[in-house]
Amino acid sequence: MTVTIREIARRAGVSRGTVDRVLNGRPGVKPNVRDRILEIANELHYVPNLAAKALAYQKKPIVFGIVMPPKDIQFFEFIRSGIGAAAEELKDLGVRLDYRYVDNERPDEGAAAIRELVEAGASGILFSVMDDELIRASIDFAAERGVPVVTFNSDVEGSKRLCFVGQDLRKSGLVAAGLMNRVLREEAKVVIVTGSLKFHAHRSRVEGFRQGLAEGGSRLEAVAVIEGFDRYADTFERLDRVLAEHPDLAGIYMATGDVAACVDAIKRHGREGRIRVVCNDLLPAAEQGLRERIIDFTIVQNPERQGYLSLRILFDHVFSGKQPEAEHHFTETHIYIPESL
Amino acid sequence: MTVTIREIARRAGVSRGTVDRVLNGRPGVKPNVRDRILEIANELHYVPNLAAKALAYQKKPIVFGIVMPPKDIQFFEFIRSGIGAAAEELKDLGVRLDYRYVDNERPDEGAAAIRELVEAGASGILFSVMDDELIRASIDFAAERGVPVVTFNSDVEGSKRLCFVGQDLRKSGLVAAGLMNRVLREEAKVVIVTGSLKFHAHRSRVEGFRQGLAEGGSRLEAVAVIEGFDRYADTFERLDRVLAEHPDLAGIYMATGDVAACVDAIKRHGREGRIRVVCNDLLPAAEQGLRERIIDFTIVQNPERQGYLSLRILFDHVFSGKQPEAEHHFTETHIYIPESL
DNA sequence: ATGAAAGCGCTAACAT
DNA sequence: ATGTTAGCGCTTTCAT
Repeated sequence: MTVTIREIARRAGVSRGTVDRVLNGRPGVKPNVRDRILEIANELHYVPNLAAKALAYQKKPIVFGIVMPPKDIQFFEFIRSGIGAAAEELKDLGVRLDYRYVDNERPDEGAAAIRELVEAGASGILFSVMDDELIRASIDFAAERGVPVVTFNSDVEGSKRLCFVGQDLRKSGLVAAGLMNRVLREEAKVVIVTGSLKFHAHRSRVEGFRQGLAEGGSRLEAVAVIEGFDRYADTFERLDRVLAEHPDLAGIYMATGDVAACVDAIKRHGREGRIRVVCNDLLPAAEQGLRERIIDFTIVQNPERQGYLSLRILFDHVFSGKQPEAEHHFTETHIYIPESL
Repeated sequence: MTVTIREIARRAGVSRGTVDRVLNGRPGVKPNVRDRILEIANELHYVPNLAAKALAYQKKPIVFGIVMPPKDIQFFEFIRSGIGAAAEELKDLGVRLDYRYVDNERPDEGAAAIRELVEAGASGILFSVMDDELIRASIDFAAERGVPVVTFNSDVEGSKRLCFVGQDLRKSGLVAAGLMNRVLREEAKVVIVTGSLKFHAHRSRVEGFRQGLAEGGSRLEAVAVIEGFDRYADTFERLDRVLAEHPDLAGIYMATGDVAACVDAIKRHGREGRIRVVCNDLLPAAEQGLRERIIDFTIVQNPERQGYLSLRILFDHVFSGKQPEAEHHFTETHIYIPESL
């Protein structure tokens, strides 16, 4: 038979209400009674029944706050869709979402959003805004009030967040190098394009790629690292210059940056098909580049899954007290070619 | 407010019991009453509450039957693990599994298992045994008794199964060709290895690959299609011969077959690293081959996801009356290189 | 053919 | 500090 709260109450000689208090850490139970109940629960391997719990929560649904950049940022579309899928599954289990869109460049907004959500009684928060001291403080504030925060896509290291769900950036760089090594088997020159080396996140991919080039068997040489600042103009201009300087350039790794600019630069030099290109993500520009056979590979770390998982992890923690398996939860790295679209 | 059965009962001027009968297609309600209730339910967009339903089912849990080849078949490990993950999520929703392991070569066993499960009162069946007339009949038998059957991994075409969840074999062949085209950019010879061209499933990958070679820009020529019958000895021997005949062979596509045999044959001819190899799945031999840099790519269609999805789809259908979105539900095609392990 | 009521396991408001 | 009780929305048994 399945162990119920009622069975525990019977064995402990108390009422179900008391057991409920103990099991949910609510105050007002004598320590010795509490201990006895916990002992019995352990012994019987008590696991609360989700359906029952959910049903009881229908009156006052559990609310999770979601703090992320505004809707016009394409990449987050995918993540949101994953969150939506999880929310759909959890709807009947009494879960509601409260979205807060904040400017990624304004840490104060993100920090404020967390505080508001905590005040508003959220039971947990999904968070994705660029790292900052203000934000760290806000996350810790939430954590201390018993509101777990799961960061996704971009982490806030050193904060008291429950865990991080996102990409393994170094690995995606490593995989990119692996692909380059396979399509360019002779000695050859490649260039790396990133956003800004000042950002940890942007650097990680570059480092991963470099590591891949350093490993045995690679004959590739990175002739330059370009910072495109995620802007079309900068990316195009600098790539244009590198292409001019190196007529024998064999590969481009778009670690971060405007893919359309890369495609256009290659076209401008008439080098379509003669340069191997590896980029990241599957936004329209990358998809288009793949179909035109200008981009060879794009590396994706399932943003949908990122959204789905982060909500699921938060839910399992809040509802069933499950601890995340690791502090960093990486989504799988996948390689796409035009044929796999 | 959420629409409940009680609200519908109130509006229709009947009891909740009657509404329940109507909504679950149970007999014993006058047609005009039934119609009225259905109308109201529609109008109000009634959606049953999962948690409540699940809770009510705790007394007599819902049982899904699972018919698949015995545990010693490696590939099914992954699928089982996916089924397990879904089962874990559904456990508290009152779902139990009843596994039946049957010999994949003996259709009568598979057919009998379905009948047994239906007799035993299963509410749905997950099925993966090679296609056959006996099996088709059994699936239809189940369907007529209102027990939906979802086939996974290998389909039973033309049967009354609810839907199929599995790989898009043609696509995996197409992707394999895409990879070959990218790593071999000059004119070159490749060989295709499959199990037996008699099987539809084995042929599909080969056809996909051929299609990929036929597409614009490919300079590859398939010099042979080898049947290895999924046995080490046959695969090794025939590949050995081809390698001897074609000293300039540049690529091998292991559509189906013993990967270890392929690796060994290449080693025997000392052609490691000089032949590009694309295979399927991520069984130990493939993983080993990748790490040794003898296999360049392996194509995977997420067997875990296959298991997870098929159970989830069955559950959603039985519990919430949701129709599958399509008759064929393909899992995503993913490419692995050693760096992505 | 239909209604009434008990119960699934847990929570929360109200008593004591 | 602890017990009692009324739900949460649905199913099912027993009356009528």
